[in-house]
Amino acid sequence: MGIEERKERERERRRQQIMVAAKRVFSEKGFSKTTMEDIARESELSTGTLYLYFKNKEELFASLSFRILQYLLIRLEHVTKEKDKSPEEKIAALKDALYDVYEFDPLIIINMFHLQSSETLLNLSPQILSNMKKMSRKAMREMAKIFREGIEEDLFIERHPQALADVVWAMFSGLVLWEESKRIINPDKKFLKPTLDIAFDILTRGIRKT
Amino acid sequence: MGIEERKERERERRRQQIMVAAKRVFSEKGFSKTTMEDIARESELSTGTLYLYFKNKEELFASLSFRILQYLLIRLEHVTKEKDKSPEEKIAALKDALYDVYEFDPLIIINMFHLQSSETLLNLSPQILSNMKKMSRKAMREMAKIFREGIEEDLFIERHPQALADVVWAMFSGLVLWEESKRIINPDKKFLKPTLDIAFDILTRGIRKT
Amino acid sequence: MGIEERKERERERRRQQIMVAAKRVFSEKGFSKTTMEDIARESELSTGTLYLYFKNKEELFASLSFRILQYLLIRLEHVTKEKDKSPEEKIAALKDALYDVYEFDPLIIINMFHLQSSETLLNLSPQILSNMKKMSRKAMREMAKIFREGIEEDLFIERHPQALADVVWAMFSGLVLWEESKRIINPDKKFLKPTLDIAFDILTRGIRKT
Amino acid sequence: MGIEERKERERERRRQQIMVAAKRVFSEKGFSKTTMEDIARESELSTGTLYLYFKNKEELFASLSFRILQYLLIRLEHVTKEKDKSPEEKIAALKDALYDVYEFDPLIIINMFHLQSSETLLNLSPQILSNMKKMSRKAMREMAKIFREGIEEDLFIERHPQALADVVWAMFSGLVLWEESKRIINPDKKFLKPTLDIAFDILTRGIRKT
DNA sequence: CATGAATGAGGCTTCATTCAT
DNA sequence: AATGAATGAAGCCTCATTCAT
Repeated sequence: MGIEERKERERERRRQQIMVAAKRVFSEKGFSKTTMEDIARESELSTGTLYLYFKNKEELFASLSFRILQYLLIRLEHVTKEKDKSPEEKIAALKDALYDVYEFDPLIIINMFHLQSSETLLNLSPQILSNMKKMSRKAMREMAKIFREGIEEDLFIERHPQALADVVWAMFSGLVLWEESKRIINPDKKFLKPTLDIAFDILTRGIRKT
Repeated sequence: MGIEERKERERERRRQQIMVAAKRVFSEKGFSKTTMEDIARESELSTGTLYLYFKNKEELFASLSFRILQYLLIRLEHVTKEKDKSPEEKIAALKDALYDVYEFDPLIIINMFHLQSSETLLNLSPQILSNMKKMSRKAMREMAKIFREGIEEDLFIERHPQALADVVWAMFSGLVLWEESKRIINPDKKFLKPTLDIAFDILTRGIRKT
Repeated sequence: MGIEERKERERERRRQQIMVAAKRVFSEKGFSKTTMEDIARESELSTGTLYLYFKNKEELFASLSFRILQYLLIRLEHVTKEKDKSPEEKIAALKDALYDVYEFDPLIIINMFHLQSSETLLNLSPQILSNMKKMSRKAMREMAKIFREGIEEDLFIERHPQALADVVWAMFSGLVLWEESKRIINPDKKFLKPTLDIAFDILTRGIRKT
Repeated sequence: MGIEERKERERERRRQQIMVAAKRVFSEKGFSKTTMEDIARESELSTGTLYLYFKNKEELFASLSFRILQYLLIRLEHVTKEKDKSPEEKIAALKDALYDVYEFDPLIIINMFHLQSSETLLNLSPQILSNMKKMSRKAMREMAKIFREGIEEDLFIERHPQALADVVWAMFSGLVLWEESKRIINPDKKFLKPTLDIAFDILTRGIRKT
C-alpha cells in the first residue's frame, strides 16, 4: 500500500526542490534572462528532469507565483475570520499579512507582476492560468470583506469594497516594485516597511468615517 | 554652423521616428517578444539604421521610458508652480497630471514599470541609467513639494513629504499595472479612471489635518 | 527442461506483445515521430522493459519488417508448391499473395519500404540486417521460380526470371507507396486493389508468349 | 534599375547554393539524420542564413523534390508534344525521360518518396504542399496522354489512361527504390537501367493490342 | 548615412537509453 | 524480470548585432 503514497510524496518533494532552485535563479536574473540550464544547475538536476515536472519554462515560473497567491489567500482568510478584531484592527492585520507575503518571497513577487500584467504568458496552459485567476479573484474578495464589514458597521466611508481592495492591492504591489527598485542602489536598507506603514496610516485615516 | 544644426535636427527627427515606431511595437508585444526587425519594419527603416541611433535594444527601450519621465516632470513642475491653488487643489491637479501621463502612453508606461523594477535592464549604459535616475528623482522631489507645502501650511498631517510622494507614485504605478491586467479579460472597459479617483479621494482625506 | 522451454515461450510472447503495440504506433505515426514512450504506453509496459526484448528502436522496427517478410515468404512458398496450377494461374495467385501481405499490415509495409530503401537504418545490427537480406533474397528467388517455370514450359517470353521477380516486387511496392499517398487526400477509398489488378493484367499479357 | 534584378538573381543563386548542398547531405544521410548544421557546413553558410531562404528543414527538403517534379514535367511535356512519334515510340521516350529524371538526381528521388508517401511532412506550408500536388498531378496527366492517344488510335488495349500512368509511375519509383537498395551492397553496379528496360519491354507488350 | 544579408551563439525542448530499486 | 525516473546529448530555430556595399 503506502508505496503509491511514497512515490507521490517524493514527486512532490522533487517539484519543491526544483521550485526552490527556480525561485533563486528567477529572482536573481528575471524571467527571460534565466535559462532552464541555469535552473537545472541550481537544482542539481538535468534539464530533462525539469520537463518531467513542469511542462515548460512558463509553467515553472507560474507555479512560483501560484504558491505566493496561495500563501496570500491563507493569510487573508486568517484575517477575515478573526472574530474579535474591529475592522480597523483587521486593516492593520491586513498590512502585516501583506508584509509577510513580501517577506515570504521578496523577489519573486516582483516577477509575479511581470507575469500578471502583460508580456508573455499566454503560453500557460489554460488550466494553470484559470487556476491563477481564480485564486487571485478569491484573494481580492477576501480583502474586500474587511472593507464591507467596516462600511456595514458604519465605521468606514461608503465606497465600493471591491474598489478599495483594488486600491490596497495596487498600492502594495506598487510599493514593492518601487521600493525594491531603490534597493538596486542601496541593497541593504529595508525600504518597504516604513513606507508601507505610512501608506496604511493614510489609508486608515482616509477611509475612517469622521 | 547652420549646417551643423540642421544635421542635428534631422538626427533628432530620425530618433523620434524610430521611437514612435518602437513605442507602438513594444506596447503591443512587450519587450522580449519585440524584435529589432519588428521595429525596423514599423519605422520603415532597416535594422542597421536602428543601431546608428540607439546602441542596442535595451537603450532604445529605455529612451522611451525616459521620454515619459520627461513628460511627467514637465506636468509636475506645472502643478507645483501654480501660485493660486491650494495644496489640496494641487493634489487634484497631480491626479490629473498622472492620468495624463498614463493617457500619453498607456502601454509603454506598463513596460516602464517592468524596466524600472525588475527584470534585466542593468545592461543599460551607466550614462542612460544615471540620467533616468536623475530625472526620476527630480520628479519625485517635485511631487514632494506639494506635500511639503501642505504640511507647512498646517493643512496636511506631518509625514515625510518624500515618503508621501513615494506612496502616491507607487499607488499610481500599482493601479496602472493592476487595472491594466484586468483589461486582458475585458479590453474595452476603462478601469483606471474610477479607481484612481477613489484612491486619490482616500489619499486626500487621509492626509488632511482634521 | 520444461521450465527452460516455458521461459522461452513466455519471452517470445512478450516480444509479440511489444511488436503488436509497436506496429500500431509506427503505422500511425511513422518511424521518427514514434517514441519509445508511445510504444511502452500502447503495450502497457515500461520503456525499460522494451529494451529487455529489443536492443534499440531500430531493431524493434526492423523486427516488424522481418515478420512481414516471413509472412510473404510463406505465402510465396505456398504458391510455388501448388502442383496443379499453370504458371499463369500462379501469377494470379502471386497477386493475391501480395495483396494479402499488404492487408496483413497495410501501413507497416510502407514504413518497411522506407527502411528497406533509404533513410537511416544501417545502424541495424549486422546480424539482423543480414537476416533480413537473406529472407528477402529467399522471397525473390521463390517468386522467380514461377517465371522460370513459365519460361521452361515455353509459356512466357524469355527474360531473366530474377529480373522479372524484381519488376513484380518493385511494381508492387511502388503501387503500395503511390496509392497509399493518395489516401492521404482521400482516406476512405481503397486505391490499391483495382490498380494492382490492372498492373497484373498487363504483366500477364506482357510476359505471355504469343 | 537593374539593381532590383541583380538582387533577385543573387537571392536565387543563394537558394540554389543551399539546395545543392542540401541535396548532397540529404542524399547521404536521409531526412531525419541530416541536421541543419550539416547543410550549413556543406553550403559554407551559417545555420541562420538557411532560414533566410527556407522556412524550415521540411520546406528546404520539399523544394528539392519540387525541382525534380519540375524537371519531370518538362521532360514529359516534351514527349507528349512530339508530333511524329507513334504512341509506342512515345512510351520508349517516356522510359528515357524517367531514366533521365533518375540520373538528374539519383538519390534525392528516393527521399522524395519518403516525403510523398507518409511520415512527417504536414509541416509544409500549405502553399508549398499544394504546389507540389498540383505539379505532381500535372505530370501524371501528361503521362496519361500518351496512353489515351494509343487507345484512341486503337493501338493499346482499353484501360483507364490515368490508371496506366499510375502503374508506370509506381513501377518506376518501385524500381528506383528496390534497385537502389541493392546498391547498398554493390555500390558500383548500375542496377536500374537493365531492369527498367525489361519492365518497359513487358509493359509495351502488355498494353499492345494484338 | 543607410542598408539588409549574414552571422552564430544560445535557448528551449525532446527522447533514446540507462540503471538503481 | 520489470520499472520509470533521470539523464544529457543533440536538434531546430530565433534574433541581436555587425559589416561590406
